[in-house]
Amino acid sequence: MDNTQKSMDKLAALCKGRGFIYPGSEIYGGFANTWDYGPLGVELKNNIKAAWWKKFVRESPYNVGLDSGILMNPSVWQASGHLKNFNDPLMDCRKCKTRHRADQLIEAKGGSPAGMDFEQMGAWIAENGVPCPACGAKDFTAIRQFNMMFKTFQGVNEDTAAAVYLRPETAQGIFVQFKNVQRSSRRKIPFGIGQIGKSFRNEITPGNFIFRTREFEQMEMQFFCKPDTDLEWFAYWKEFCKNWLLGLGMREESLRLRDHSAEELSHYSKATTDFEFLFPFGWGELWGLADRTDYDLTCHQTESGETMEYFDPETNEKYIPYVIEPSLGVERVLLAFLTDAYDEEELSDGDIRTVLRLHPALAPVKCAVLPLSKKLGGEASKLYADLQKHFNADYDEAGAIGRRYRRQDEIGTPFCVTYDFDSLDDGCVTVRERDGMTQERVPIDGAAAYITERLAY
RNA sequence: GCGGGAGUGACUCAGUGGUAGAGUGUCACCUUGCCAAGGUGAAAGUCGCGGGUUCGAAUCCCGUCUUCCGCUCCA
Repeated sequence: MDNTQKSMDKLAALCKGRGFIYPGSEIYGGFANTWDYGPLGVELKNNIKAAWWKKFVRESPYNVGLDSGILMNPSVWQASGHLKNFNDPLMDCRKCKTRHRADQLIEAKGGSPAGMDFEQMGAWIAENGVPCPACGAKDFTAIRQFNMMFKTFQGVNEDTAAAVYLRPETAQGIFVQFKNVQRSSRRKIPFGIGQIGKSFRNEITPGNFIFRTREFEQMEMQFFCKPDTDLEWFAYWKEFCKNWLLGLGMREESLRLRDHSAEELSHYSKATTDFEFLFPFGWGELWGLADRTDYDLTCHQTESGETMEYFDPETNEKYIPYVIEPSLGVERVLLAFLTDAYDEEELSDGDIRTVLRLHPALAPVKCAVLPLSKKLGGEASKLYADLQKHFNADYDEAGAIGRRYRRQDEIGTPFCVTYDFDSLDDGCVTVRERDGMTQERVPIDGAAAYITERLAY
């Protein structure tokens, strides 16, 4: 089943029905593009974050972790360019109602919007008769400002309090703490700093379920290296990121890597590769890998007056390190894993069976204990309590056993342990795997180890 | 923000001026005992919200909110 044949609506319905993801503020009629993660969703999300942290921070010979604040000194955003660059000048065509970026229209017409304010841009467009790219009319609204940063106020009184911003990316927290982390962890370059945390962007058009939301969580690493080694490290991390995804069961045909052309590169980037995933709505960006050069550290050095230079004890050189940044959205990659895992099987009797083929390491529930009969509930719950010490398990004794298996298939549980009447005599249980009819008879006291072994990645 | 659809139990929907319904799901008990369909019963809806018309509004009118799909942006 191709991902584009899957339906986002069905996926969202399954997520809501089973407790992965609920629409936000639903009892008040909802709140656009906000989502809450239910009992299974939070497990899945935590598993994804843990898997990332394991490979990118804990097991890495180079990297360390950080958890920086969402609120920062506004000068950070001055230095990073967000106060300036997140102000897109937007105007609507009065005739066809489409929206356009004024600076892009000017560039397309051969002008240079650099240094112009909104009024000047509007005047330039009028003077040069720039038409609407959609319908050709020359009737635009005035340019309006959209700062994509959420603004709030520090202090109780809005009039006197200072404006602060919710961070639009986690990266700046890493740059700002670069020197502290390097010194206190006694790292030598090359090394990286990994961070998982929430960011906020006032996107004009969010949507596609959890693909683009205004509040989102990033898993980011800034990898600091010597200036002339950046492209080697860029290639290294590109491969590393790809292997991480494939190692967690992402299908190769759902993934493609696209290198940005020179024109497409951001102002701060020397090289960028987008990891794109085939979502039900088509290809969408999943992971951005960027060579940010020494842009950010240099900006902070200039703005703060603090040196960001690193002294290389091996060569006695001083330099501002180059940075390789792989930046991944948690919700986005969660949606990608869900999309890939989602499958519908048609059974011989015409029934549709929904299965989530999640990698065992990601599955929210690792194992469900299902007594064949309620009469076996007492013994089976003892096993459940034991398994729960090792990993997230589930227990269900209600209704037909077949229905209970299917329910677990639908939420991606890789193993079901069936406690039957023979278990009382032989001290064994049947471990049933999610896919196929694979079953194995395993001693009760060895069940936890048997399953744990199969959760590794 | 603009344009176009849509709001009735958890889900899918019926109900077009006169006592709010069905199927699925959920829960309880019984039954069965290894891959979703057995039996009995139960819980669950201010019909998005506010106002108007009317003897009477889920239904007609106005407003509003929310949501979905497009447009510009991004991890």
